[in-house]
Amino acid sequence: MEKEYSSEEEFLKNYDVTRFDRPSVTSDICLFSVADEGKDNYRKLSKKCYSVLLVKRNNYPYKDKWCLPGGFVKIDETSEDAARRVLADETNLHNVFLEQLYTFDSVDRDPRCRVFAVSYLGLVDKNKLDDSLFPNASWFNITCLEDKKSYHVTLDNGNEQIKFVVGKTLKEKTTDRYRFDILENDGLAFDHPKLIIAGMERLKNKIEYTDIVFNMMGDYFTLGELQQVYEVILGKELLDPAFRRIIAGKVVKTDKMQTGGGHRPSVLFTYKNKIES
Amino acid sequence: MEKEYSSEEEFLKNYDVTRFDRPSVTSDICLFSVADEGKDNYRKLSKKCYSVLLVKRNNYPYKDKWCLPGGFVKIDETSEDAARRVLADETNLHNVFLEQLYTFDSVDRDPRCRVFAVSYLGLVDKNKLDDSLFPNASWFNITCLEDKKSYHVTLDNGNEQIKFVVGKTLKEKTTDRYRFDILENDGLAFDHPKLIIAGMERLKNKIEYTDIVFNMMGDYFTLGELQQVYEVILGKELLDPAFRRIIAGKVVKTDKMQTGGGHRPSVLFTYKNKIES
DNA sequence: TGAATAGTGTCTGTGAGACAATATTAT
DNA sequence: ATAATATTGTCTCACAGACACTATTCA
Repeated sequence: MEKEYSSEEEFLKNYDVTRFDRPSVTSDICLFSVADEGKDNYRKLSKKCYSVLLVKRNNYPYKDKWCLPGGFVKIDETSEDAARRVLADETNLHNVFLEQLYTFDSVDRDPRCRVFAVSYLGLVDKNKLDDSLFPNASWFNITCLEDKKSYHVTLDNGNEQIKFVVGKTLKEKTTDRYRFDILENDGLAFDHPKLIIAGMERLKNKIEYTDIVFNMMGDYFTLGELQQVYEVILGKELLDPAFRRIIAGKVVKTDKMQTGGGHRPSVLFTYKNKIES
Repeated sequence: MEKEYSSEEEFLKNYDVTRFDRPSVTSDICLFSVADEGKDNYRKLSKKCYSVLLVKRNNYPYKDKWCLPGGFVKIDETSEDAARRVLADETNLHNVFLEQLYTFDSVDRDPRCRVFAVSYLGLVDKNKLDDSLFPNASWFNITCLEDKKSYHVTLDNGNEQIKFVVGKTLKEKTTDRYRFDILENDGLAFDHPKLIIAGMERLKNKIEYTDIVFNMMGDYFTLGELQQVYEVILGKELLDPAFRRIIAGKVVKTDKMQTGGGHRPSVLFTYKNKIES
């Protein structure tokens, strides 16, 4: 079967890439942000909303449906490079935090052909975006109701609503690995409901034991704002003193204050960068 | 540029997969086990050793070097299916716990062509293996010295030694994400030193907050054995009472005892399966 | 002045770290 | 008897949950 070669160079010179069927590979990005939603009352803090970035497909398959930003990885770029290129091209976003999330590879996940999707979790501070989004891209607010067996998600960008339900099944002898299955899907292309759930779960876990959240904060922030971001991502309210103890080691107080609300002003903090080079 | 199609069916009928260069995709498995090493003394417990499964390459590239078991993913199977097939074919192992680890995709990681490696973390109970390994596969004991910036690893199967050094650099605003770089590599094919480090780190983290360790234990085990497995994977010693509190909720006492050591016999425990269907 | 958020103090219970003490076997 | 592991007890300290209290601003 295998021909015999006398050296690695000779083998490589004769290597025929086309001998096996090859799949395509895309890089898809689950980009999240938490930003102000606007105030009800001059005195109240503006509420924070959790949102994900979608783009409208202008080609088949799933033409005119919304999907996560993504695209085919070129032969001479990494999937992370592709993710950055795609975000720049499709949405006009640059310098985004990215971390690899999961590789989705069900055999029939794309009707065109066999496609591996290397997905990325991305985080941005939406309030600090100076670039304006391209018109085919839009932020959708996330509402997620979770029970023991499933996630009921509604995405809303003000004009359109997308709803889907994803079931979860715990795998044997793991305490954190679920199999996700799309139970209902009204409006989101491909298996992207699974990607969004995987991204939300990853973020929810990592906000507790890493400094990942500061990728969605501006340079200066109040502890109240930071707490709101935690609460939105964790989906539950936190008690002030407990929260302050948790993040005490991660932030540094500045001499700046934030005034202007109808209440006591608060001190602005910055991220305490722990990288020593 | 893009032709216009009137329907998704028409688009799909005309879709030309070969329009873009496609990479190859492999599935590579980091399979770990912790097993007895033999006794120094009739009274002492046998020491546990941490080991990884390697196979000897019989083809170019890296002919006659050791590497992790792995192979190309077929067009109609998932990467996990491929991992199971490869383990059966190359090593004669079946029914192994697998969890997706990371997708490695440096542009030049394979001299043949562009190759994405979807890697899997695998765990087995080596003591309970009834199948005999194929002769091209071998378990290598792992010795890992870790400092702030690097891992110095020695793999030893009794006949051969493999050594490599992998550097780690913490990424900005994460507390757990490192960039791994191979600094020295004497004997392991491809970028597999990185895969092994990624696998060891994943296991070290997950042993603390999941039940993943029970995938490397037999049906019945003593708490002493279980503690040894923790210690080998975490690379540090644990205090008995603390350890027992940690795993108290995960195991169930049986009425079996393990006797035969030159010391007090110990109760055998089983995993307390938390899956309710 | 009052509504609202900012920020601090403190009590309590849980749980991990540390060390000590006891129990039981095979040789 | 002794070496070795098995198993439990308990003291202390740190810290999270819970709640109460004080501080400060602007309409």
